[in-house]
Amino acid sequence: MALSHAIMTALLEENLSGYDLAKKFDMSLGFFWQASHQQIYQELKKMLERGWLSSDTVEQAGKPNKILYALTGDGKSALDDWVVAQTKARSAKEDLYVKLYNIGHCDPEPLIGEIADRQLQCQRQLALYLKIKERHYAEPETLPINRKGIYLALSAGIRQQQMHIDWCDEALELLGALA
Amino acid sequence: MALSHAIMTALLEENLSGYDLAKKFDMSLGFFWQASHQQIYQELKKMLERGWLSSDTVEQAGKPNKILYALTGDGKSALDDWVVAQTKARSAKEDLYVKLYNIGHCDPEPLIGEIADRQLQCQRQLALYLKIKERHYAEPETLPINRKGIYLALSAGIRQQQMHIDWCDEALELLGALA
DNA sequence: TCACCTTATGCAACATTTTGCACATTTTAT
DNA sequence: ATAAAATGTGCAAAATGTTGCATAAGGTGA
Repeated sequence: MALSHAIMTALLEENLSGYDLAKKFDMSLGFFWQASHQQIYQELKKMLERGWLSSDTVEQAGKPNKILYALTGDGKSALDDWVVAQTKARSAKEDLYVKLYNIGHCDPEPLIGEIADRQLQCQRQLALYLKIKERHYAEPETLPINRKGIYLALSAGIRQQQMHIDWCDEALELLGALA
Repeated sequence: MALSHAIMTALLEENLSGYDLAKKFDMSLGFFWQASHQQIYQELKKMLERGWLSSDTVEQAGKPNKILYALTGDGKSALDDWVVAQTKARSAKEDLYVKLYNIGHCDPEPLIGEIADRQLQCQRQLALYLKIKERHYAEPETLPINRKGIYLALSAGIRQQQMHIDWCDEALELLGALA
């Protein structure tokens, strides 16, 4: 029970369709919680039944109809309950680290390649985060409380990418990829 | 298809029972990939059917019998294939960051408390990692290749905890918990 | 014109993970 | 003595997530 809460979080500020949500999950919110459109549509149905959302079909000119979803009072309560409740940290589940245990038992080259690729991805992601920070969150102390929350999520993203890039440096050096 | 690979990784060095594996997943390997004993027993059965493992029932004096599992040739091949293959990075799925988006829409205190708790947990975990590093991986450059792999996983764990502790500091300060 | 992209929603099958329960024996602590 | 913890294996149900496919309309570029 967590995708539902991420969806409700996205609906706090504005009403969105499943398609809109899928896009949003590909961008900002999705930095910290990914979901496919199939999963989102399924979850939306369940949440309607549960009474956490209401829906409204909107006819559009020149485009398929879309279904806008809005948070109900029940939904907001459920969301508040979740935010306030302690959540246990979930395990990281990083393939790469498990693979490293195997490095003495098979060809290390592909693994080194994967680390290098991963580093590039992180650098790209980091550049994106930094651009967002610069444009919208340059002075976090002056932000209103809700934007401070979003800023902190962004900051966590930045730190994570930075950390991973540094680790990749260490790994590549230790494994002799730079020699 | 990934728990199976983590299990096979654990079986590279020695044959283990389901119970042994559950313990191992609670410690070293489990730092990067968690699994309950129920999940492990289920997976072991599937892997036997698939021919990736062989099993051997061992009678024990004063204890229940146990079933030792060993990696087969097929299993080792499957493992090698996985290590060499590119794995796409999975999403982090961190509840805490999603919750932060809600901080302007409900009472921030519990969330601040959760961040403080999280910081304590990270500090404890970090201390454990550092102890392991000190004792067994003090000089990474001199290690044989397979221990280098494990060291790098450990190093990633250390960096992760450290990063998270630093982020908690920033979060607590920005949210005025220290004021 | 034909192929492809965007907008928009959904089903079905499968794989994975979590949660709660059940069983059985032996050692350890109160 | 009695309870609890450790050793050991497992089932069943529910929640969650992934993959592949299906449908439909309109716009864009070669």
